[in-house]
Amino acid sequence: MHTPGTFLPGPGDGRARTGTLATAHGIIETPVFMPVGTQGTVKSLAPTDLTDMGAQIILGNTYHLYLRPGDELVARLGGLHRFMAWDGPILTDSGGFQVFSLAGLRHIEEEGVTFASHIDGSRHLFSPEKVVAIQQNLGSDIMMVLDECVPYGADRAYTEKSLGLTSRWAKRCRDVHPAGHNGQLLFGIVQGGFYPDLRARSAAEIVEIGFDGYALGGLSVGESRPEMYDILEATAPLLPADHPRYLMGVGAVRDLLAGMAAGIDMFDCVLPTRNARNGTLFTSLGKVNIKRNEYREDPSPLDPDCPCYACRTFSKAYLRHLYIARELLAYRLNTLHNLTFFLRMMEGARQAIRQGRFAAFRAALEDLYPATESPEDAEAQ
RNA sequence: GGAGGGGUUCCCGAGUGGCCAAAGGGAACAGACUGUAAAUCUGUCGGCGUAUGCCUUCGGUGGUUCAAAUCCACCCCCCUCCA
Repeated sequence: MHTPGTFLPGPGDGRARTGTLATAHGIIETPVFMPVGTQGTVKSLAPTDLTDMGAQIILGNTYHLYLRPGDELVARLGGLHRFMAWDGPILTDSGGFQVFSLAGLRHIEEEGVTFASHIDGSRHLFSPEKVVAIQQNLGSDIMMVLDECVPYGADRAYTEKSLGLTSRWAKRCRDVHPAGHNGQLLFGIVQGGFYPDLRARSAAEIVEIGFDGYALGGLSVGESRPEMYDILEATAPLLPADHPRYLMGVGAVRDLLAGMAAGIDMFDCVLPTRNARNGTLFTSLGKVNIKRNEYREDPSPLDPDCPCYACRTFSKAYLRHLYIARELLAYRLNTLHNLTFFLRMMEGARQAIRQGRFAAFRAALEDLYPATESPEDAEAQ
Protein backbone atom coordinates (compact mmCIF):
# COMPACT_ATOMS: atom_id res chain seq x y z
CA MET A 1 0.00 0.00 0.00
CA HIS A 2 0.89 3.64 -0.19
CA THR A 3 2.79 4.90 2.77
CA PRO A 4 2.34 8.58 3.50
CA GLY A 5 4.61 10.60 1.28
CA THR A 6 4.55 8.25 -1.67
CA PHE A 7 4.05 10.22 -4.84
CA LEU A 8 3.30 8.27 -7.98
CA PRO A 9 3.37 10.28 -11.18
CA GLY A 10 0.67 9.27 -13.62
CA PRO A 11 0.13 10.09 -17.28
CA GLY A 12 1.34 13.52 -18.37
CA ASP A 13 0.77 15.87 -21.26
CA GLY A 14 3.71 18.06 -22.06
CA ARG A 15 4.93 19.30 -18.73
CA ALA A 16 1.47 18.95 -17.21
CA ARG A 17 1.11 15.77 -15.24
CA THR A 18 -1.24 13.71 -13.13
CA GLY A 19 -0.28 11.75 -10.07
CA THR A 20 -1.28 10.48 -6.66
CA LEU A 21 0.05 11.52 -3.29
CA ALA A 22 -0.47 9.29 -0.29
CA THR A 23 -1.15 10.87 3.09
CA ALA A 24 -2.14 9.46 6.46
CA HIS A 25 -5.74 10.42 5.75
CA GLY A 26 -6.02 9.26 2.20
CA ILE A 27 -4.69 9.45 -1.31
CA ILE A 28 -4.86 12.68 -3.25
CA GLU A 29 -5.21 12.81 -7.00
CA THR A 30 -3.18 15.56 -8.54
CA PRO A 31 -3.27 18.18 -9.85
CA VAL A 32 -5.39 19.20 -6.91
CA PHE A 33 -6.97 22.41 -5.70
CA MET A 34 -7.06 22.73 -1.92
CA PRO A 35 -9.82 24.88 -0.40
CA VAL A 36 -8.53 27.15 2.31
CA GLY A 37 -9.87 26.77 5.83
CA THR A 38 -7.61 29.07 7.76
CA GLN A 39 -9.27 28.85 11.15
CA GLY A 40 -10.16 25.18 10.95
CA THR A 41 -13.19 25.79 8.78
CA VAL A 42 -13.76 26.51 5.14
CA LYS A 43 -15.82 29.60 5.79
CA SER A 44 -19.58 29.01 5.65
CA LEU A 45 -19.33 25.28 4.86
CA ALA A 46 -19.58 22.08 6.86
CA PRO A 47 -17.13 19.23 6.27
CA THR A 48 -19.95 17.19 4.75
CA ASP A 49 -20.33 19.88 2.08
CA LEU A 50 -16.65 19.52 1.25
CA THR A 51 -16.93 15.76 1.03
CA ASP A 52 -20.00 16.02 -1.18
CA MET A 53 -18.32 18.34 -3.65
CA GLY A 54 -15.28 16.11 -3.86
CA ALA A 55 -12.73 18.17 -1.95
CA GLN A 56 -9.69 15.96 -1.43
CA ILE A 57 -7.67 18.03 0.97
CA ILE A 58 -8.09 21.33 2.75
CA LEU A 59 -5.83 23.87 4.36
CA GLY A 60 -5.50 25.05 7.92
CA ASN A 61 -3.24 27.76 9.24
CA THR A 62 -0.56 27.48 11.88
CA TYR A 63 -0.52 31.15 12.80
CA HIS A 64 -4.26 31.45 13.27
CA LEU A 65 -4.85 28.14 15.03
CA TYR A 66 -1.87 28.70 17.32
CA LEU A 67 -3.27 32.04 18.44
CA ARG A 68 -6.83 30.77 18.65
CA PRO A 69 -7.87 28.33 19.99
CA GLY A 70 -4.27 27.19 20.53
CA ASP A 71 -2.52 24.14 19.09
CA GLU A 72 -2.19 22.45 22.47
CA LEU A 73 -5.92 22.71 23.04
CA VAL A 74 -6.50 21.21 19.61
CA ALA A 75 -4.10 18.40 20.49
CA ARG A 76 -5.95 17.71 23.74
CA LEU A 77 -9.17 17.48 21.77
CA GLY A 78 -7.74 14.84 19.50
CA GLY A 79 -6.04 16.86 16.79
CA LEU A 80 -7.36 19.11 14.07
CA HIS A 81 -9.08 16.36 12.07
CA ARG A 82 -11.19 15.32 15.01
CA PHE A 83 -11.64 18.87 16.26
CA MET A 84 -13.17 20.05 13.00
CA ALA A 85 -14.64 16.70 12.00
CA TRP A 86 -12.81 16.43 8.71
CA ASP A 87 -11.42 12.98 7.99
CA GLY A 88 -9.59 13.86 4.81
CA PRO A 89 -6.07 15.14 4.44
CA ILE A 90 -5.15 18.54 5.87
CA LEU A 91 -2.25 20.74 4.91
CA THR A 92 -1.24 23.41 7.36
CA ASP A 93 0.56 26.50 6.25
CA SER A 94 3.41 27.45 8.52
CA GLY A 95 2.58 31.05 9.16
CA GLY A 96 5.28 32.26 6.81
CA PHE A 97 2.68 34.13 4.81
CA GLN A 98 1.27 35.80 7.91
CA VAL A 99 4.77 36.91 8.78
CA PHE A 100 4.69 38.65 5.43
CA SER A 101 1.13 39.94 5.34
CA LEU A 102 0.77 41.04 8.96
CA ALA A 103 3.93 43.02 8.53
CA GLY A 104 3.06 45.44 11.29
CA LEU A 105 4.77 44.46 14.48
CA ARG A 106 7.26 41.84 13.51
CA HIS A 107 10.96 41.22 13.68
CA ILE A 108 12.78 38.73 11.55
CA GLU A 109 16.03 37.37 12.90
CA GLU A 110 18.07 34.19 12.63
CA GLU A 111 16.28 32.50 15.50
CA GLY A 112 12.85 33.10 13.97
CA VAL A 113 10.25 35.79 13.70
CA THR A 114 8.86 37.77 16.59
CA PHE A 115 5.42 39.21 16.03
CA ALA A 116 2.48 40.75 17.78
CA SER A 117 -0.81 38.90 17.68
CA HIS A 118 -3.39 40.63 15.52
CA ILE A 119 -5.97 39.53 18.09
CA ASP A 120 -4.63 40.90 21.35
CA GLY A 121 -1.21 42.33 20.57
CA SER A 122 0.60 39.73 22.65
CA ARG A 123 4.17 38.96 21.57
CA HIS A 124 5.18 35.60 20.17
CA LEU A 125 8.18 33.93 18.58
CA PHE A 126 7.85 31.61 15.63
CA SER A 127 11.02 29.64 15.18
CA PRO A 128 11.28 26.83 12.65
CA GLU A 129 11.17 24.31 15.49
CA LYS A 130 8.17 25.99 17.10
CA VAL A 131 6.22 26.01 13.87
CA VAL A 132 6.85 22.30 13.36
CA ALA A 133 5.82 21.57 16.94
CA ILE A 134 2.58 23.47 16.43
CA GLN A 135 1.81 21.56 13.26
CA GLN A 136 2.60 18.31 15.03
CA ASN A 137 0.09 19.27 17.69
CA LEU A 138 -2.45 20.05 15.02
CA GLY A 139 -1.70 16.71 13.41
CA SER A 140 -1.85 17.91 9.84
CA ASP A 141 -0.98 15.49 7.05
CA ILE A 142 1.25 17.96 5.28
CA MET A 143 3.25 20.51 7.23
CA MET A 144 5.01 23.48 5.71
CA VAL A 145 8.38 24.79 6.80
CA LEU A 146 8.69 28.29 8.15
CA ASP A 147 9.75 30.62 5.37
CA GLU A 148 9.92 34.30 4.66
CA CYS A 149 7.55 35.22 1.88
CA VAL A 150 9.54 38.00 0.25
CA PRO A 151 7.42 41.03 -0.63
CA TYR A 152 7.10 42.05 -4.25
CA GLY A 153 9.60 44.71 -5.11
CA ALA A 154 12.27 43.47 -2.69
CA ASP A 155 15.69 44.23 -4.07
CA ARG A 156 18.22 41.61 -4.99
CA ALA A 157 20.33 41.98 -1.86
CA TYR A 158 17.38 41.58 0.45
CA THR A 159 15.96 38.68 -1.55
CA GLU A 160 19.28 36.89 -1.51
CA LYS A 161 19.70 37.33 2.21
CA SER A 162 16.14 36.23 2.86
CA LEU A 163 16.53 33.17 0.69
CA GLY A 164 19.47 32.02 2.78
CA LEU A 165 17.48 32.44 5.95
CA THR A 166 14.57 30.49 4.48
CA SER A 167 16.99 27.67 3.61
CA ARG A 168 18.48 27.56 7.10
CA TRP A 169 15.02 27.62 8.63
CA ALA A 170 13.99 24.79 6.30
CA LYS A 171 16.94 22.71 7.44
CA ARG A 172 16.04 23.28 11.08
CA CYS A 173 12.46 22.20 10.39
CA ARG A 174 13.71 19.03 8.73
CA ASP A 175 16.07 18.35 11.61
CA VAL A 176 13.23 18.26 14.13
CA HIS A 177 10.91 16.37 11.84
CA PRO A 178 12.71 13.54 10.02
CA ALA A 179 11.14 11.95 6.97
CA GLY A 180 8.32 9.60 7.82
CA HIS A 181 7.88 10.87 11.36
CA ASN A 182 4.32 10.41 12.64
CA GLY A 183 3.06 9.94 9.10
CA GLN A 184 3.16 13.73 8.77
CA LEU A 185 4.78 15.00 5.59
CA LEU A 186 6.95 18.08 5.53
CA PHE A 187 7.23 20.31 2.47
CA GLY A 188 10.04 22.73 1.75
CA ILE A 189 9.41 26.16 0.23
CA VAL A 190 11.42 27.81 -2.53
CA GLN A 191 11.76 31.58 -2.41
CA GLY A 192 14.06 33.88 -4.37
CA GLY A 193 11.71 36.65 -5.39
CA PHE A 194 11.75 37.59 -9.04
CA TYR A 195 15.39 36.78 -9.73
CA PRO A 196 15.59 33.54 -11.73
CA ASP A 197 19.10 32.72 -10.55
CA LEU A 198 18.11 33.24 -6.92
CA ARG A 199 15.10 31.00 -7.48
CA ALA A 200 17.44 28.37 -8.86
CA ARG A 201 19.74 28.71 -5.90
CA SER A 202 16.85 28.49 -3.45
CA ALA A 203 15.48 25.42 -5.23
CA ALA A 204 18.88 23.72 -5.13
CA GLU A 205 19.31 24.40 -1.42
CA ILE A 206 15.81 23.26 -0.49
CA VAL A 207 16.02 20.13 -2.65
CA GLU A 208 19.40 19.38 -1.14
CA ILE A 209 17.83 19.25 2.33
CA GLY A 210 15.23 16.81 1.07
CA PHE A 211 11.48 17.08 1.67
CA ASP A 212 8.32 15.13 0.92
CA GLY A 213 7.21 17.84 -1.46
CA TYR A 214 8.35 21.21 -2.75
CA ALA A 215 6.47 24.44 -2.79
CA LEU A 216 6.90 27.59 -4.78
CA GLY A 217 6.31 30.50 -2.45
CA GLY A 218 6.39 34.23 -2.89
CA LEU A 219 4.30 34.33 -6.07
CA SER A 220 1.03 36.15 -6.64
CA VAL A 221 2.17 38.82 -4.24
CA GLY A 222 1.39 41.77 -6.50
CA GLU A 223 3.50 41.11 -9.59
CA SER A 224 2.17 41.12 -13.13
CA ARG A 225 1.16 37.87 -14.78
CA PRO A 226 4.13 37.77 -17.16
CA GLU A 227 6.51 38.21 -14.22
CA MET A 228 4.81 35.46 -12.29
CA TYR A 229 4.74 33.09 -15.26
CA ASP A 230 8.41 33.69 -16.01
CA ILE A 231 9.40 32.59 -12.52
CA LEU A 232 6.88 29.77 -12.48
CA GLU A 233 8.06 28.30 -15.76
CA ALA A 234 11.71 28.70 -14.91
CA THR A 235 11.47 27.29 -11.41
CA ALA A 236 8.93 24.47 -11.55
CA PRO A 237 11.26 22.22 -13.60
CA LEU A 238 13.91 22.61 -10.91
CA LEU A 239 11.69 20.82 -8.41
CA PRO A 240 12.18 17.04 -8.39
CA ALA A 241 9.73 15.18 -10.62
CA ASP A 242 9.34 12.34 -8.15
CA HIS A 243 7.80 14.61 -5.52
CA PRO A 244 4.70 16.77 -5.51
CA ARG A 245 5.11 20.40 -6.52
CA TYR A 246 2.95 22.96 -4.78
CA LEU A 247 2.31 26.48 -6.01
CA MET A 248 1.31 28.38 -2.90
CA GLY A 249 -1.54 30.86 -2.91
CA VAL A 250 -2.55 30.44 -6.53
CA GLY A 251 -5.09 31.12 -7.74
CA ALA A 252 -7.06 32.56 -10.44
CA VAL A 253 -8.48 30.24 -13.09
CA ARG A 254 -5.87 31.03 -15.69
CA ASP A 255 -3.08 30.88 -13.13
CA LEU A 256 -4.09 27.37 -12.12
CA LEU A 257 -3.97 26.39 -15.79
CA ALA A 258 -0.57 28.01 -16.21
CA GLY A 259 0.62 26.24 -13.09
CA MET A 260 -0.55 22.86 -14.29
CA ALA A 261 1.03 23.50 -17.66
CA ALA A 262 4.30 24.13 -15.84
CA GLY A 263 4.05 20.83 -13.99
CA ILE A 264 2.54 21.98 -10.69
CA ASP A 265 0.56 19.37 -8.74
CA MET A 266 -1.00 21.28 -5.87
CA PHE A 267 -2.63 24.67 -5.44
CA ASP A 268 -4.45 26.55 -2.74
CA CYS A 269 -6.16 29.90 -2.87
CA VAL A 270 -8.76 31.91 -1.00
CA LEU A 271 -10.12 33.26 -4.27
CA PRO A 272 -13.11 30.93 -4.77
CA THR A 273 -14.20 31.18 -1.15
CA ARG A 274 -13.53 34.87 -0.62
CA ASN A 275 -14.97 35.89 -3.96
CA ALA A 276 -18.03 33.81 -3.19
CA ARG A 277 -18.61 35.86 -0.08
CA ASN A 278 -18.06 39.01 -2.10
CA GLY A 279 -20.50 38.09 -4.83
CA THR A 280 -18.19 37.04 -7.65
CA LEU A 281 -19.05 33.60 -8.93
CA PHE A 282 -17.21 31.38 -11.37
CA THR A 283 -19.26 29.53 -13.95
CA SER A 284 -18.90 27.47 -17.10
CA LEU A 285 -19.97 30.61 -18.96
CA GLY A 286 -17.47 32.92 -17.31
CA LYS A 287 -17.40 35.18 -14.29
CA VAL A 288 -20.72 36.31 -12.83
CA ASN A 289 -21.12 39.22 -10.44
CA ILE A 290 -24.33 38.06 -8.84
CA LYS A 291 -25.22 41.45 -7.40
CA ARG A 292 -25.61 43.01 -10.83
CA ASN A 293 -28.97 44.54 -11.60
CA GLU A 294 -29.31 42.43 -14.75
CA TYR A 295 -29.99 39.34 -12.63
CA ARG A 296 -32.76 40.95 -10.64
CA GLU A 297 -35.50 38.96 -12.33
CA ASP A 298 -33.42 36.25 -13.97
CA PRO A 299 -35.12 32.89 -13.38
CA SER A 300 -32.27 30.83 -14.84
CA PRO A 301 -29.75 28.89 -12.76
CA LEU A 302 -26.37 30.43 -12.09
CA ASP A 303 -24.61 27.75 -14.11
CA PRO A 304 -26.76 25.31 -16.08
CA ASP A 305 -23.77 23.01 -16.28
CA CYS A 306 -23.12 22.84 -12.53
CA PRO A 307 -24.35 20.03 -10.29
CA CYS A 308 -24.04 21.97 -7.03
CA TYR A 309 -27.04 22.46 -4.78
CA ALA A 310 -27.23 26.18 -5.51
CA CYS A 311 -27.37 25.70 -9.26
CA ARG A 312 -29.76 22.75 -9.08
CA THR A 313 -32.18 24.57 -6.83
CA PHE A 314 -32.20 28.33 -7.19
CA SER A 315 -32.49 31.08 -9.77
CA LYS A 316 -29.95 33.81 -10.27
CA ALA A 317 -32.67 36.22 -9.11
CA TYR A 318 -32.88 34.42 -5.77
CA LEU A 319 -29.12 34.20 -5.34
CA ARG A 320 -28.92 37.91 -6.09
CA HIS A 321 -31.63 38.62 -3.56
CA LEU A 322 -29.85 36.62 -0.86
CA TYR A 323 -26.59 38.39 -1.55
CA ILE A 324 -28.07 41.88 -1.64
CA ALA A 325 -30.04 41.19 1.53
CA ARG A 326 -26.86 39.91 3.17
CA GLU A 327 -28.57 36.72 4.12
CA LEU A 328 -26.25 34.10 5.57
CA LEU A 329 -27.42 31.53 3.06
CA ALA A 330 -25.85 33.63 0.31
CA TYR A 331 -22.35 33.01 1.64
CA ARG A 332 -22.95 29.33 1.95
CA LEU A 333 -24.54 28.80 -1.47
CA ASN A 334 -21.99 30.99 -3.23
CA THR A 335 -19.09 29.21 -1.57
CA LEU A 336 -20.64 25.85 -2.32
CA HIS A 337 -20.87 26.82 -5.95
CA ASN A 338 -17.45 28.40 -6.41
CA LEU A 339 -15.62 25.51 -4.81
CA THR A 340 -17.65 23.05 -6.85
CA PHE A 341 -16.61 24.93 -9.97
CA PHE A 342 -12.93 24.89 -9.01
CA LEU A 343 -12.92 21.24 -8.03
CA ARG A 344 -14.72 20.20 -11.21
CA MET A 345 -12.31 22.26 -13.25
CA MET A 346 -9.42 20.39 -11.65
CA GLU A 347 -11.13 17.08 -12.31
CA GLY A 348 -11.57 18.16 -15.92
CA ALA A 349 -7.92 19.12 -16.09
CA ARG A 350 -6.79 15.74 -14.77
CA GLN A 351 -8.87 14.02 -17.41
CA ALA A 352 -7.60 16.31 -20.14
CA ILE A 353 -4.01 15.63 -19.12
CA ARG A 354 -4.58 11.89 -19.12
CA GLN A 355 -6.13 12.12 -22.55
CA GLY A 356 -3.44 14.34 -23.96
CA ARG A 357 -5.69 17.32 -24.67
CA PHE A 358 -4.69 19.68 -21.94
CA ALA A 359 -3.73 22.50 -24.28
CA ALA A 360 -7.24 22.64 -25.73
CA PHE A 361 -8.77 22.36 -22.27
CA ARG A 362 -6.65 25.26 -21.11
CA ALA A 363 -7.37 27.42 -24.13
CA ALA A 364 -11.13 27.00 -23.76
CA LEU A 365 -11.05 28.12 -20.13
CA GLU A 366 -8.72 30.98 -20.85
CA ASP A 367 -11.28 32.31 -23.32
CA LEU A 368 -13.88 32.32 -20.56
CA TYR A 369 -11.51 33.88 -18.07
CA PRO A 370 -9.50 36.47 -19.98
CA ALA A 371 -6.54 38.10 -18.30
CA THR A 372 -7.83 41.21 -16.64
CA GLU A 373 -5.33 43.94 -17.06
CA SER A 374 -4.89 45.99 -13.97
CA PRO A 375 -5.57 49.71 -14.43
CA GLU A 376 -1.90 50.38 -13.63
CA ASP A 377 -0.78 48.05 -16.40
CA ALA A 378 -3.12 49.72 -18.86
CA GLU A 379 -1.91 53.17 -17.92
CA ALA A 380 1.69 52.15 -18.17
CA GLN A 381 1.24 51.42 -21.88
C1' G B 1 -56.60 78.65 21.91
C1' G B 2 -51.34 79.04 24.19
C1' A B 3 -45.92 77.50 24.34
C1' G B 4 -42.03 75.14 21.92
C1' G B 5 -39.64 72.17 18.01
C1' G B 6 -39.30 70.97 12.90
C1' G B 7 -39.82 70.72 7.23
C1' U B 8 -32.45 69.81 3.38
C1' U B 9 -30.63 66.39 -2.64
C1' C B 10 -34.16 58.50 -3.30
C1' C B 11 -34.28 57.71 2.55
C1' C B 12 -32.13 59.17 7.37
C1' G B 13 -29.43 63.27 8.76
C1' A B 14 -25.42 67.58 9.27
C1' G B 15 -25.26 72.50 7.76
C1' U B 16 -27.79 78.76 10.38
C1' G B 17 -24.80 84.80 5.18
C1' G B 18 -20.03 83.59 0.88
C1' C B 19 -14.88 78.23 1.43
C1' C B 20 -22.40 74.62 -0.41
C1' A B 21 -24.39 70.87 -5.59
C1' A B 22 -24.56 71.02 0.09
C1' A B 23 -20.79 66.61 5.75
C1' G B 24 -21.93 61.65 7.29
C1' G B 25 -24.77 57.15 6.97
C1' G B 26 -28.18 54.11 4.15
C1' A B 27 -30.12 52.69 -0.49
C1' A B 28 -28.81 52.25 -5.63
C1' C B 29 -25.18 51.36 -9.55
C1' A B 30 -20.33 49.55 -10.96
C1' G B 31 -15.48 47.45 -9.86
C1' A B 32 -11.64 44.82 -7.05
C1' C B 33 -10.34 40.44 -4.37
C1' U B 34 -4.42 34.96 -5.65
C1' G B 35 -0.11 30.33 1.16
C1' U B 36 -7.94 34.59 4.47
C1' A B 37 -6.73 40.35 10.55
C1' A B 38 -11.61 40.29 4.24
C1' A B 39 -19.82 38.39 4.98
C1' U B 40 -14.14 43.10 3.02
C1' C B 41 -12.50 47.24 0.22
C1' U B 42 -12.84 51.03 -3.81
C1' G B 43 -15.42 54.26 -7.19
C1' U B 44 -19.99 56.80 -8.86
C1' C B 45 -24.16 58.74 -6.77
C1' G B 46 -28.98 66.71 -9.25
C1' G B 47 -28.47 67.94 -14.76
C1' C B 48 -25.16 69.37 -18.81
C1' G B 49 -21.13 65.13 -24.79
C1' U B 50 -14.62 64.53 -20.38
C1' A B 51 -15.43 71.36 -18.00
C1' U B 52 -10.46 76.48 -12.34
C1' G B 53 -17.58 76.16 -16.33
C1' C B 54 -22.93 76.64 -16.79
C1' C B 55 -27.95 75.39 -15.19
C1' U B 56 -31.45 73.58 -11.41
C1' U B 57 -32.01 72.33 -5.96
C1' C B 58 -32.61 72.89 0.62
C1' G B 59 -41.81 73.17 2.28
C1' G B 60 -44.31 77.73 -0.72
C1' U B 61 -44.39 82.91 -2.11
C1' G B 62 -42.26 87.52 -1.70
C1' G B 63 -38.33 90.46 0.29
C1' U B 64 -33.20 92.16 2.48
C1' U B 65 -28.09 91.61 0.47
C1' C B 66 -22.78 92.25 -4.12
C1' A B 67 -24.08 87.13 -2.19
C1' A B 68 -29.44 83.20 1.04
C1' A B 69 -30.38 76.17 2.59
C1' U B 70 -28.77 79.93 6.11
C1' C B 71 -31.67 86.77 7.59
C1' C B 72 -37.03 89.08 7.34
C1' A B 73 -42.55 88.74 6.23
C1' C B 74 -46.68 86.00 5.19
C1' C B 75 -48.58 81.20 3.95
C1' C B 76 -48.80 75.52 3.95
C1' C B 77 -47.72 71.04 6.47
C1' C B 78 -45.69 67.87 10.77
C1' C B 79 -44.37 66.81 16.06
C1' U B 80 -44.34 67.69 21.58
C1' C B 81 -46.31 70.02 25.89
C1' C B 82 -50.17 73.19 28.30
C1' A B 83 -55.37 74.32 28.11
